[in-house]
Amino acid sequence: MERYEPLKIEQKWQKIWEETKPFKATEEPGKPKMMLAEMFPYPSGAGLHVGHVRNFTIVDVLTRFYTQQGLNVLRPFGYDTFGLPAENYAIKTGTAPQDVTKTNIANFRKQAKRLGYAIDWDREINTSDPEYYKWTQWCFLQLYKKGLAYQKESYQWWCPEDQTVLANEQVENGKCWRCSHEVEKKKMKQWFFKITEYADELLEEIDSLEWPEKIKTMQKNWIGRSVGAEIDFEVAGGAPHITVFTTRPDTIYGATFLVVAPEYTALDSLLTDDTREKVLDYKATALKKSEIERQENKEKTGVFTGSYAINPATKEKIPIWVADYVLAGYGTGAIMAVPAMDDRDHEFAEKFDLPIVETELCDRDLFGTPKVTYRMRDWLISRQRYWGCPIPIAYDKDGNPHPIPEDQLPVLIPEVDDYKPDNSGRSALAKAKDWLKVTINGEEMTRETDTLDGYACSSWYLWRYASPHDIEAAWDQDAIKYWEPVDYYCGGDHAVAHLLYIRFWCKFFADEGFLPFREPIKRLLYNGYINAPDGKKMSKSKGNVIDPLDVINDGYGADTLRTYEMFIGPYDMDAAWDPRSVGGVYRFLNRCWTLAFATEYNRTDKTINIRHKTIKKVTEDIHRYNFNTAVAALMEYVNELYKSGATEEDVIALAKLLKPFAPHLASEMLEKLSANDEWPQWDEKYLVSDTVEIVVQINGKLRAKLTVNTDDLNDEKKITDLALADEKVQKYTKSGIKKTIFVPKAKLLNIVI
RNA sequence: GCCCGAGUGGCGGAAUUGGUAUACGCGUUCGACUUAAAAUCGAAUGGUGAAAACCAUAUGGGUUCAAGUCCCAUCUCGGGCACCA
Repeated sequence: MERYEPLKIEQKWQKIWEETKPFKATEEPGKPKMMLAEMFPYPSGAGLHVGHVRNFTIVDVLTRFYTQQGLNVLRPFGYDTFGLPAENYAIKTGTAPQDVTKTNIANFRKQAKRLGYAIDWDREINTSDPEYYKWTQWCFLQLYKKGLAYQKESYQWWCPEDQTVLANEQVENGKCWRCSHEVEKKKMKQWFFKITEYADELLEEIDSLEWPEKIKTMQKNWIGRSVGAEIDFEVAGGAPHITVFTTRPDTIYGATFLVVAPEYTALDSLLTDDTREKVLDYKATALKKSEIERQENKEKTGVFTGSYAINPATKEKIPIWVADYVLAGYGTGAIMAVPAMDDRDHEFAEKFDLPIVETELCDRDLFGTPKVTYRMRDWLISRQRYWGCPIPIAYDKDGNPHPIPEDQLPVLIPEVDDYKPDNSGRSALAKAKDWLKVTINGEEMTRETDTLDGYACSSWYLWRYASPHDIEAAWDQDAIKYWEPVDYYCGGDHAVAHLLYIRFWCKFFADEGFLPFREPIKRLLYNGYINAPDGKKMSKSKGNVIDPLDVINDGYGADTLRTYEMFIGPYDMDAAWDPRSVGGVYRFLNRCWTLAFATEYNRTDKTINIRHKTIKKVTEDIHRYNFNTAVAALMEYVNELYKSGATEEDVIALAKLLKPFAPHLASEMLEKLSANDEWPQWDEKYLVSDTVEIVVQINGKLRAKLTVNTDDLNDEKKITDLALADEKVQKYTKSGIKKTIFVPKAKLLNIVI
């Protein structure tokens, strides 16, 4: 007898799909569309991992489900290729990041094809392809034109030894992670996107999204809208007044001192000859403190500036202190301290022996002007890295920035011999001396050497999918109108970063008339991680990584891998890999194969009820994203077909329902049965049987079961009489009954004694 | 510290609107087939108990005819934010 040979079947169908391109999507005006995408992967050298497979398979199940239901479906694919790993590899080996990326993409593509995904491969995109990043630069210029891409001086971590900016995570105990030199906070000019311009709309529209509550809450907290007031405090002795932000202007009578951040811009004007040295010392120490230190040790520190302010409510002179518990980047960088009301101010006052005055509340608008402040800061987008999208800007001889004209795009990444940053703290782009020179409108200029944060490249890629090879525009208006916004977007990361940035760009481009919608993603599925069998995170160093390609090549095949990852648990929860359960799913698919290829069919349709029940269950479960219970329903169905025998129709229905999960096997079954893959329908009339089981409870405890005609289900009296006549029930009802409650919907009768 | 989410057999998990707790899978045990093993097929499987029955959804209360599900308090785990005035 023939056996189920997944690798043979899968190779056959993958070849057919490669040649006939059944997943190629074209706009068909009038036909309902469905666009689905996963968060495109960063193609690492390690290849696909089981987390990718879970993510991509969720999208694939929905893609195939809606295709079988007759919708016009687009499911594209792409690669997020700029980033540190490729650059570090280049620094270490001298291999061009372009070449490493090419190799990794080829590997990812090959592996994705072995999983049988219903991808329109003609729409593949790659963010480091000049044809793509030309339009990333175009997007930047649109933001720049409207003043939403701008330069600003701000404090950054700086390593004087390596001459480079460091991210917070690259600073360990106040020292550079590479050279262990003490880092300092340095004022530097950097590029920002003005996301705060859209803070209110980003916040307001969250509630209208069909996204997980968890993500919506995280975004709301991230934006962090606070309603309060700004209040001016005059400074005794003539220094400029200090504006504070407070959410409690009504507590101003209790404000007994002011506190400014160490980075406060007008700090100098507050100092006296007696305090100057001490305050500047404090400032230097505070700026040196790493974020980690600051978070771990919240012991209040601070010094008196030497100046006093006038409380506009009490007219009293109150001291002005500097302390690092006040943050420069939030509000005005200065606060009025109300130690009687605020825990932090209280702690500070106790420690430095400052007055604490109980206060009556006053009218909120009496002394200040209403002001709304956000926790969210503008998005710092410049990176001193080689392997990123060059910022399309050049500087004239006076250092003023000028946009590169759109007809000179793309600004290509120059080739260099050494990818390491030089000691000017600039990226390796600065080493391409010829490339640096550019002529704009006849004027000699020098190019910007910073590149864009990778998140900029992924802030518009979903729109590129609509017309991926367009050379006239970033996206085609007709195509975008037909396909987008995205109906389903699936991923397990970037809850606030990417998912907020893409919303921001969407609103901006909608305002500019380039997009006909203001939210890019209708429904978001946020999938959980897959952990090692011991529940710990998979990692190379722990040696507990499961390679999906090993699972396939071990003989289980892609269909088992896919179906197992859908069966592993609720899609949005973390799950632990269980190699033995993989075997269970493989056995299930084997049984499906046997039903199609090695079974005599029943002539009489004894299984019509379970068939219709299963069709309904699987359909509704996929609509609810309950993929695990959909697979369980198919297993139950197969077990029943084994027991009762199957008709040809049973097996055709099985293959159709199985196809989203195990498309190769299902295609093979459908071919054998000469059937199409149209999604099956159920008929409610087959879901009711002639008789129905009634549960009889005594005081809520199951005591007996009755079988009655379905027609009698609404005859409460008949059922109650039947129940009371039951031998088991009578054991309990000798001393009489208080009342009965009959619930036809639950097929349940509760007798209270 | 604050904000989310979760806690159910030996294990992963099911229970969709308050209505038969433990679907489905793994594991285990027994049986069939086999010289044997694997594979496959079938049966059993929450705990205690001979049985009747009783006890079980993190813990303690409450609401209800009825609670895994709702309410209050507590504990544990996971995630996010973290001196945001």
